[in-house]
Amino acid sequence: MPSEDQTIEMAEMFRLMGDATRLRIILACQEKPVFVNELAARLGSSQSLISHHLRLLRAARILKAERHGKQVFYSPADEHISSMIADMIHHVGEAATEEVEV
Amino acid sequence: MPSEDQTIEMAEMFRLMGDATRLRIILACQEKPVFVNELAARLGSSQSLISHHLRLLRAARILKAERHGKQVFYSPADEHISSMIADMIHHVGEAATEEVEV
DNA sequence: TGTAGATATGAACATACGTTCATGTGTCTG
DNA sequence: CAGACACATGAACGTATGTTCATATCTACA
Repeated sequence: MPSEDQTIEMAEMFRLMGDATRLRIILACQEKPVFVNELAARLGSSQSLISHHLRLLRAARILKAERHGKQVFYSPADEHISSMIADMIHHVGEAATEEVEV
Repeated sequence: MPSEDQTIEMAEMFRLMGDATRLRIILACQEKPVFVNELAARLGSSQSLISHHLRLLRAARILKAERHGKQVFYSPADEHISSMIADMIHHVGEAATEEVEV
């Protein structure tokens, strides 16, 4: 059983991943670093909205930012994030498969 | 990359796990089935609040309910839920360890 | 240095969400 | 059947949250 602090930390992470727009941002950053305008274009959202969400994801150390010239590239903050996301995708995939099987 | 539907489904699951009270409920049900009043007592929340949250968790197939006499016991809806939660706990644990190491 | 491009921030707003209080529904037992 | 117990549901309310629009900051380059 996680400690009370860990529980709150987990909840906070889940909360941030619990918005479709933010989750799409996170997923888009999994394969390779992406810069802000590209995210906005891919997700069909305004640059402002993406930027607001990126701020939260940065603050929670879910994503990290790296500046290259005028552009800022975002990617998973560390291996745990990537691997947690990968696990989730895996589970969702399996659950979907089961539904087909049954 | 998960499909659009899977993404929304994931976000919905994360959203539900993203509230501290609900996450505590989920965690409490991991080891063995727990009934409502016991949950309320353990978490120090009102029975009504717990019940409202349980309804959402049931609807999302995160927890399942089983009636035994007057009491209703809750437990993880399936193995994927348990294993997803276990993964998360694992990652949070590892992240905490690293912070100590560094 | 000044202008354009890329991103960040602030204010404002509508909606969603968690919680409480009151009450309803279901189930065992005397 | 009545009463007590366990749980579920509904209405109401304050706050938090996602989004938009407007504007500020930062960087490169003419």
